[in-house]
Amino acid sequence: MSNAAKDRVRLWLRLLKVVRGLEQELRDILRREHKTTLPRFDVMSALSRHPEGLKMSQLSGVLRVSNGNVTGIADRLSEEGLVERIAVPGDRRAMLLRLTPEGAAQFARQAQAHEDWINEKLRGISAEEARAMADRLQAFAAQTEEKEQANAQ
Amino acid sequence: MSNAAKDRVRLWLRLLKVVRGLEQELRDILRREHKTTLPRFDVMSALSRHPEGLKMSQLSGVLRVSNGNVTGIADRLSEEGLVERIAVPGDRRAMLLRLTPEGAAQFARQAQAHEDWINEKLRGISAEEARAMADRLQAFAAQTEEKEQANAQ
DNA sequence: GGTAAATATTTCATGCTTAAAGCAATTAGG
DNA sequence: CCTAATTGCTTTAAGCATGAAATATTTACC
Repeated sequence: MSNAAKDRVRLWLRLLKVVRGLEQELRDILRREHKTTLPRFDVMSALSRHPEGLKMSQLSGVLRVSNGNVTGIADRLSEEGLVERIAVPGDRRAMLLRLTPEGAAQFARQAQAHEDWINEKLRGISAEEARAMADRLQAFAAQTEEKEQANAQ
Repeated sequence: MSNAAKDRVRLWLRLLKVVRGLEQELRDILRREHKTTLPRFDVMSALSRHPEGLKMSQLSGVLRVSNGNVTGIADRLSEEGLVERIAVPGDRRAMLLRLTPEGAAQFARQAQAHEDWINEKLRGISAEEARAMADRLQAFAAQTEEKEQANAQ
């Protein structure tokens, strides 16, 4: 294996380790301090960006998870009154999922805590540096998507 | 929220998105082309770095997962003859987990494919850039660990 | 209009993950 | 010694994740 290849593998392993560590800490905070989980947080976050609601299939598309997965999470959130399923007029197959007022209020608190937490975690990174890295990642993601689209043709 | 805070949040979300995307692709490859999963790959990877074997508790410590988690994965790998449980002389509670020759051979192929895949994925990143980013991440991780140790006292 | 294909969602089986409880063996402290 | 605490591991219950099968509805097309 070439040296460049070794360096890239090392980068990937470090990236995985750091992100997994942060993600684990986030899961702990959500569980201990907000009695919720990261998948639930992700669903509520997506719904909060679409106050009019999202169809189940749109939601699984946005989150890039399977259909069946969203069904289960929606079931549990719905039992707790944090989201509601609404019939779509003109299509009896589809359901719109939407935050309830209580769900929206609860998510607002969780989102604020999340932002405060990550801002504190990344305190050692300046605004400029953060922007530069985010742009670099954006470019990488865009390039990857291009390839996917090319492959799909 | 300050601008710096916004930039840090954005960086975190991008980081999560990119790493999750790559991880998902890796899971797909492991499933489709190697009939295995990322958790199994992680366990075998840890064992391959310790040919003499690891105690179950050491393994869960290295991988930073729960004890019960490793039990289940070890059960399934063991059924397929890829790892074996060995009694520890002098302590009848403990078990050493070790790759079988077949497990080691299979992992070697998977590890090579993994390296080739990530090297191709990160082709747009030069060796120098990869080293710089890896070092940056390393510094971040080290700084985080310091704080954890301080908190633990 | 009637059937075939496509779409939207749920259900199912399997595996990963955790925290907590349980069990067996070892170690500590009197 | 001998009991209590600790250690090492497994089991359990609940949630998350997938792909595939099942169900219901809508759309396409002849």
